[in-house]
Amino acid sequence: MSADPKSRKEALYVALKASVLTLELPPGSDLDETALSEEFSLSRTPLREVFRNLAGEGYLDLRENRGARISEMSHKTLRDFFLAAPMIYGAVMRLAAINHKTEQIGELMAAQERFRAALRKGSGAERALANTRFHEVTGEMAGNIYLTPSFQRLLIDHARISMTFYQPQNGDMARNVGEAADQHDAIIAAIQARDDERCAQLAIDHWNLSRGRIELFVMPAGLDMPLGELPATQTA
Amino acid sequence: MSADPKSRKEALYVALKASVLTLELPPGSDLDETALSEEFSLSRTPLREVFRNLAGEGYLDLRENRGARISEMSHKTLRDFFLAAPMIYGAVMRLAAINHKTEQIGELMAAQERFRAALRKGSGAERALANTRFHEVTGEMAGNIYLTPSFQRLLIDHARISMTFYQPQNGDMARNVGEAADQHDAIIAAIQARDDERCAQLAIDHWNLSRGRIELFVMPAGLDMPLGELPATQTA
DNA sequence: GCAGCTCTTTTTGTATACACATTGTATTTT
DNA sequence: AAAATACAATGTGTATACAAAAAGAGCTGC
Repeated sequence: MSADPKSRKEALYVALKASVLTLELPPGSDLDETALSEEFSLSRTPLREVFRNLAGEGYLDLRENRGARISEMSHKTLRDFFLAAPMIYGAVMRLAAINHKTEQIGELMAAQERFRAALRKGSGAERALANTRFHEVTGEMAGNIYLTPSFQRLLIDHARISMTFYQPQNGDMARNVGEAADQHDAIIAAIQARDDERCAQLAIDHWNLSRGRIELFVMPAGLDMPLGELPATQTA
Repeated sequence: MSADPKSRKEALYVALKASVLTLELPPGSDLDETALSEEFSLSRTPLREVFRNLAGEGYLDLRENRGARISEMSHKTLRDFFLAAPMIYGAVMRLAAINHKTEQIGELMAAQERFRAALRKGSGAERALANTRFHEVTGEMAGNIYLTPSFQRLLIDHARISMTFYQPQNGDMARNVGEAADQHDAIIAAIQARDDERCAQLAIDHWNLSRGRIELFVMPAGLDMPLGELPATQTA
């Protein structure tokens, strides 16, 4: 995927991130220091530093004297997510329109191309990673250091929730994701035009589409199950 | 202050946090691994792990091959802060009212007592730490894992901004801080009553008071200087 | 047969030694 | 004298060895 990283440490960091986002390492998984240290030819010291970095960003949970785990996705997580996401996403999109540097438009377009490519011929994991990257760039454009940490955490779990619920065989879903790609294009245009009002609206639309996709899966029969009664996504 | 910590590592962690919040270690300061490791009788390995934890929470910046620094407070920081704070604070307060566990009220009251004590006989640093703790508890009450990381970062810089601008000799300021304490009491009552609407309003009021205190210092003559033109607070 | 204990194994935490990068200084060169 | 370069000193990154804690296996007693 991404070219050769400048250090084995960086390689581990990138690999773990991707594994978390794509659910290759499911929430709650235990990480084996010794095994990973052999796999990446790193001693335990730098490896544990990577763990702490990732823990700080919300990818891992570190428990004293009891090793590292992939951060959990609980029932409550989903509720919290649905509450925080529209707020933060809206704010970030708006700020992206206002604050972005012109050079950054290129990065956003590159991310979008990668996303469209993943839609055509990629796996679900590739799609999720490309989509995450697209939104990550909007976060960089917004450039508000106080919003970024929450935004990043939302992106982590948004990717994981999407991976959980995405069913490529379902025709509705395929159309839905195609629509998401079109919205990305609209978002790029609105950001480039520095039209923050439109960006805020597109953020809402984009969120609603994503929300709909998740709800469609959670309540397939259309029966009206309140969010509080959702079945837990994983959890040991 | 707080009783004996269960490990030297924990002691270092707590001490550094406090030093950052009180500006005892000003933004941009370099941290000397060897010196701190002697001071806290810790080898460099666990010390650097603490650094990474603190970096993840926004207290420190880690630069490759170039040591750790206290995270910067720039010009742009203040702008970003003024934008994000009302939004996040409002959301957290509202959620605290809705989601808190009854046991947590005690913690909030304890924090508030400590705050009032600091107002009567404490230093500016004690006041800032107690105030930070009060709001930290509201964050715990809200209990939304997606909002918490941004909220925590706001609290760090709110403490530091307050420390920068607080002038105890100024009578206006003293009255202002007394008013803040009264607002805290109102917040406790509203949370306890689970009145989220009132909590949201109180969050706005509390924010406006704090904002006013900062602006009062930044533009003492009342001349209308736009925020974009503020002098940088620190920065080497 | 199962609860509780002890001893062993495995895993995590810390210290230390060494390798490597960066920075500042002195010397050389023009 | 100024610039460039080699060198020394300091400080950061990594590996490894050891200590401590948790988990697991096997034993004993009820």
